[in-house]
Amino acid sequence: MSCKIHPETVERQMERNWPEGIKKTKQRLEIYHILADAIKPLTATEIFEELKNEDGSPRYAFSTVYRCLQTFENAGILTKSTAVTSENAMYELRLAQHRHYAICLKCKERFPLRTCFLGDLKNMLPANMDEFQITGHQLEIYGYCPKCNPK
Amino acid sequence: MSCKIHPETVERQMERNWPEGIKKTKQRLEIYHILADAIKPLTATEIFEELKNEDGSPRYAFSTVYRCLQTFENAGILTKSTAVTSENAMYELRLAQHRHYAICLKCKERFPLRTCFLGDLKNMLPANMDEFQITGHQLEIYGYCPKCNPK
DNA sequence: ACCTAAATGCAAATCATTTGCAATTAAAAT
DNA sequence: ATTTTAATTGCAAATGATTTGCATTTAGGT
Repeated sequence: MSCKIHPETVERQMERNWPEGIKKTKQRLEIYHILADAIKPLTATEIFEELKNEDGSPRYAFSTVYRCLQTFENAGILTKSTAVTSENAMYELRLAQHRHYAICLKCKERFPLRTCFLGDLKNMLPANMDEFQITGHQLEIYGYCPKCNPK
Repeated sequence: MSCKIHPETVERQMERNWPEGIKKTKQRLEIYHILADAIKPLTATEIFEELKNEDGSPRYAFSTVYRCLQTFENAGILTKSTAVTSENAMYELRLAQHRHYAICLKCKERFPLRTCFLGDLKNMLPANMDEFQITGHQLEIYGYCPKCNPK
């Protein structure tokens, strides 16, 4: 579907990742692969588009895409988020690495940040909140990229 | 509308903040006050509810709320954002201080973080992106608050 | 008080996302 | 390999947030 240098890696990663008791339907497998190949979080619509035939006819139902994403999310292998720059939700596999982006408000391009250096999130918690159990976080920088920089 | 210790402060702040060439209609003034009194970002629906009469009948049109928020946003006095924990957009006045939150995934409560210590956002930009003009950022921690902490 | 562009209200349109239900299918049991 | 059954899909309709067109109203300058 896309050019990967080591295609078998995705397969193995999927084997490792695949949640208990979730049937491997062709719809889900394809969606997993699209997410695994993605270099940025995708919207449900983008995934739906990817799944279309060459002639543009949809191969699967839109609701199937949404339900699949929900299933993956509940199973904990996928992260759903919403960005300042797009109303709609975006989805990405929850893999070892973890990325944040600088997003251009004009061209909407996403530039991955150097690192997720927020190891000391705990320190940012308000007083008396030491018991707050952190399960995730989201960081996003926005502005104008070199190309779109106004004036 | 709500109990403020120094009500005149809001008026002065508004006077200072009010954007050039934007008419002061009663709808806009009320919405501004609701936002100014809010201790957390509000959704358009929450604002719309605030604006209702005691008997629950809406005082203004929903579209007016949205258009007003858009106007404020374009004028740069308001920030729109979307949180992981709510599909819909949230709005807050862009004042001197700047808050981020730890959000409980269960009860949806928002706990303001200690500080916005991200002075060195620049350092997080990828290589060759020094030209990226940062205009804003969003940070959000989520998990389970002490009360909702499972097990 | 008048004028005019800007703002509002209303209802209909749009767009992302969800849901109900009948038909299909993966994979467990035979 | 076939049967069985609960899980999954497709479709079309429902929902909910947000936007838009257009006729009516209004703020703020004259």
